[in-house]
Amino acid sequence: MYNMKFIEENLTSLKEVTKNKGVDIDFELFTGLNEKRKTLQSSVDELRRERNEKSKKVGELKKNKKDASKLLSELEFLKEKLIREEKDLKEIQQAIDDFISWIPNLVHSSVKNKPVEIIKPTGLKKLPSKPLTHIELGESLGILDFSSASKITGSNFSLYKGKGAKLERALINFMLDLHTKRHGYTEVFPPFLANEQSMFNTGQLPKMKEDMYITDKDGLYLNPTAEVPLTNILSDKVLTADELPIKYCGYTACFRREAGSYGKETKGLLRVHQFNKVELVNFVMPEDSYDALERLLKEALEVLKLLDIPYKVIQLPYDDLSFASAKTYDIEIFAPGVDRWLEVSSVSNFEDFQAKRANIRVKAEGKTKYVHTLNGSGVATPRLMISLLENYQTKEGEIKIPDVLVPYTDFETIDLNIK
RNA sequence: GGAGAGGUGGCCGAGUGGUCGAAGGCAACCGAUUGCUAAUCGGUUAAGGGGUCACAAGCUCCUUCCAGGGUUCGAAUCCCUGCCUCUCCGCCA
Repeated sequence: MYNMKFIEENLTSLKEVTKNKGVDIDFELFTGLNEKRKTLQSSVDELRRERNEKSKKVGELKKNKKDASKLLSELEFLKEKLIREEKDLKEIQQAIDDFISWIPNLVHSSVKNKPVEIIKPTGLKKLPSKPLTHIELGESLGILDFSSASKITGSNFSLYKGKGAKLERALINFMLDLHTKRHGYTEVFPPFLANEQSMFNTGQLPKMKEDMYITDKDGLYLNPTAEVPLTNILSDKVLTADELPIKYCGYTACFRREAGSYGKETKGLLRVHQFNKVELVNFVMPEDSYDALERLLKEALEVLKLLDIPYKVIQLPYDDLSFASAKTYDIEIFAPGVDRWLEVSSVSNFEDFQAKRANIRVKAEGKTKYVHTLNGSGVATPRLMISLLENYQTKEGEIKIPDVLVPYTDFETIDLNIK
């Protein structure tokens, strides 16, 4: 986590970024509070010094069988005062820590105030004049069953059936194989739940608390992205420079409450509370992180190129960046049925923001510093499924499976006869 | 779920009330030396927060031996609670 020194040194830019990222905090209040903290700290330190010194003398006196009662009564008085001041100090420190926990990451200088299209729409297909939506396709082909899902759980959950279920599994396996075999990732299959500290470390907490599912007995959070478990694998570690970069790739189900979403934004698979995602996480030397960001983007795009899905890439403006991100690219893919561009991947450099919170360091040339962390979806499946179904539909309303997926699905089409 | 053992610095590991921020080893860094890779010798190496000061170096003080409470003039060391790890038993996909 940031410390007050860093905050005071970067006050102007932190104030700006805090406003841009939609957090409202009173910096003056806390820089003032920090002054109080310093005064109190000095006073407490002085009292402790006195206590330590006198306690030591008591030890010596007792050892030599001399009377220590005068010192002891002084110490009694000291102790009372110390306990009072320590309590005050703790309260102030707690308030300051809470305040710091709400300060988002700084933004990289290359980030603009409006979205920038980094890669123009690529790979758009010719389709029937009125392409069907994934909902129409999925229900008529019997591969998507939203009413069962809502009966079992509630609205905005999904259920894949038959070839739909297999296709979903095929997508996950295809992506994991791609990243592990071609991009040098270590595959990880992590827990789907994580504790509060882990959620804090990657920056989900405190800001996104309302969007998370929490188990009431154990206080565990259902992870909203595999970024959380994958990044926390290395929390509290000191790495050596030759171990870097470390590249983890993992599949998890992701859970998001999506409070406040409704209507056509959430139709079908557009926005669901539980979805599957393959995630890429990188730990790199600080000086390498922006090269790594570009590389990570390419790795994620490879999924779409191989599947031949139309995509474009947007560099997010600063007021769209997540709490922890310094720079983010969003990959969007086109879904002709719903006629929309859908975000399937967010590729971000967090610089040392998560590393500071999670305490992930590297020792190089005798010095210890924080690593930089990055992540990218590689990619999320529901929207990939939407785009795949809608782009690969035939004029008969059936689905032709992309060639690269056939080894994973064991079928080449999803047609109307088979349930 | 029941019974026991344990959690110490980058890593391993000693330490049961004051002389312990912590022996020893490993690793790393700096220097010396050796005609190669390497070996040997000497030194250095935790983090955070104050003060002094140039937001430097240096000096100095405080805190930190899983976390939180407690006992005590004084706690890594004693007590309580929690978390985690290991062993045994039970239960279970």
